[in-house]
Amino acid sequence: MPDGASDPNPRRTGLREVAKAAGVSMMTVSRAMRGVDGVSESTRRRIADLAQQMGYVPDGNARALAATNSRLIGISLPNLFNDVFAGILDGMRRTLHGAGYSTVIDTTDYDPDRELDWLQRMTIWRPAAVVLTGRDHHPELAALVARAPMPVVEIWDAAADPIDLCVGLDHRAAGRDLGRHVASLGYRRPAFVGPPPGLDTRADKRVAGIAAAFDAALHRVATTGDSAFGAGAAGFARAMDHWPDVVFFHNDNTAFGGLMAAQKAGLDVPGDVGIAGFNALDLSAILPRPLTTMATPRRQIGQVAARHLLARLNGIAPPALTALPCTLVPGATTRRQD
Amino acid sequence: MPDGASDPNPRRTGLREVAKAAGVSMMTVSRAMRGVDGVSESTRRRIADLAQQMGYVPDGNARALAATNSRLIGISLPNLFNDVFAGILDGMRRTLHGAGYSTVIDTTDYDPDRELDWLQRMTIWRPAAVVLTGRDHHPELAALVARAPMPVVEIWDAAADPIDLCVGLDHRAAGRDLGRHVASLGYRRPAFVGPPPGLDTRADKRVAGIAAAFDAALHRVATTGDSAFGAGAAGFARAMDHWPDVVFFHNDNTAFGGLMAAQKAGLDVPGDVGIAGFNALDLSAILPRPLTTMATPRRQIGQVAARHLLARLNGIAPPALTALPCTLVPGATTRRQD
DNA sequence: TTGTACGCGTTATCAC
DNA sequence: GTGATAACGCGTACAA
Repeated sequence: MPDGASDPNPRRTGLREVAKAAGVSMMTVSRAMRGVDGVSESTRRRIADLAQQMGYVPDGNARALAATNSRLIGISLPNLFNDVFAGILDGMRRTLHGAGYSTVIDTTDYDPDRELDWLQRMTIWRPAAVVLTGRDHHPELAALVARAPMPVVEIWDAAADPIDLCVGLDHRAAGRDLGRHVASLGYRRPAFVGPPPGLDTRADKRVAGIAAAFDAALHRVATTGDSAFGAGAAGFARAMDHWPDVVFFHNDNTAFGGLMAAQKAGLDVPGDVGIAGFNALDLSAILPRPLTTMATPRRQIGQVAARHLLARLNGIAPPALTALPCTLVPGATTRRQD
Repeated sequence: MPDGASDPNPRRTGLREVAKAAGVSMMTVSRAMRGVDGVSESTRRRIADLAQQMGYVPDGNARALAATNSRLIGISLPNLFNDVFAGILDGMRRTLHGAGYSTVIDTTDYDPDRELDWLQRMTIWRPAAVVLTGRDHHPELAALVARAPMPVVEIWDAAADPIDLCVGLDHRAAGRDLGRHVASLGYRRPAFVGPPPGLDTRADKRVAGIAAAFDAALHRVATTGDSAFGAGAAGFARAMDHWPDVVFFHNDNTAFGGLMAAQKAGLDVPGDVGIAGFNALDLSAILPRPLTTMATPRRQIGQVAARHLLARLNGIAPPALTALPCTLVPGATTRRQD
């Protein structure tokens, strides 16, 4: 059998093969490939060319095993059907990937059990760090993290005493600022349409902030279903049973659903009722009447979180808690009352 | 130093520790944890309890290294700012995670170079399989896959001769069916608003299908910018320079942007001009006038792709090419012309 | 600047 | 049913 080319199981070319071809030891190749000091520029170039042409690909598993840490970062988000988390993720991933990390993503649908499950499975990969959404987790999560120490970044909700690092915004303050603006226009009977209390704790904080800006009680309507638009439309109809003069929504998409419901019901916005959203999603700006909303720095949150995390991984201590500012977008779905 | 509890670097409990505690060999623990044959039921239970209470977590890196394969699956998508890919991803991930696989996701922004880069980095982890979007890749991608043989699933675009497995829809047929419906209503001067030719090859196929349904030439307007809504609005304005009687859009979100632009321009839809979208996103159904569009089975594509992939990984040969059907949604943004 | 010895935590193989 | 041994591919520590 002289035909060596038809080897049925061609071992992938590893450090060993490259080393043999280059006539150096594996360590020299390893150093050259990683770009660490201790290799002459000439041999480094020679090895790099050879590795390239031999199709050498380092083995992340072996590397992680030997170095007892991997270049994998786990990210847990509630969902992806939402420009909010897609935006945060985008900001984060670009920075992380640029630094040579890969990201393992999962979604929880706001279920702490699923978050815990995911983290449990994630630890199998000995990730360099994990990113969690929000500050409210399963009771057992803290113990799990304590057993497998690694950097943890909690994003989106900036609140005191994070597990480790935290980058987000103050949802209560954001709700309060939006509420104050609307209240200052003369609205007196606010309602809120969004997820049921306890499901999305950030929404709960915003509701508390909005409520604090008004004298009258805020009537809260819980939505269900998986389409934000449909939920907003249905929620608006139910909210109107209580004759509010302004309806706040969980986000711009549900607010748009409400807007459509108002139109179908023959109600004028803002003539008959005011509407306010949250997040300043793309949709909100191109409406004939731009939505009154609060712009959230989603991509920036991702970028800052990633930068802080990289600093942390490089031994530099970033601030534990970072709250990024939001920007009020006055819009035209609310107007001065008299 | 009698205080053993304050070990500064407490090794994670591994097979070795559990084995010692159970008074058996590491191999027995390994077998017990994996659930393979060759361990008595009593010792298996004893070991499972012990591992649980000692907080043992298997090391995926070591496992992948020893078994020369990992339980990581790479997924490449154009972006996540779009319910289309979020839907496909959702359908896929649930199935894959249920089978014990983790997913590593990246987005390419329709750039074949970035797709190739990602795959290159991904192969570092020796993934069990990879999922790619579409059928058009970087010229060097085939060679890369050939060097690192693994199952490959191409999703979203069902076209002949896939690399390995393919699950999606026939974009040309979908465009043609939508075009025929609109043409049958009596429209004669179609326009299309979407990404520039060559960027999103699926969109190109749909355009070809739409064009084939009309006698007159289809005028194509290229959009730019990152907001689908804004792009649709701007594109619509430019499309109207050519006096079309119906404007097709890349998807429902851009179509909605066009709808808003029409409203601002004082044009009645469908009175003055017809509008058609694509994908039947949530948005399209709650508009006062539901959008004329084509419903695509996004979640189903993800589920079927995942199922076929799992079959493949278990040695069963699934069909190489699967095209899932789309459903026309007539809507009210087009109407019979006379 | 380069090389050697060893270990990272696990699984495959074969022996008992 | 269970155990001993040898990889898996690479990085750390130290020697040359």
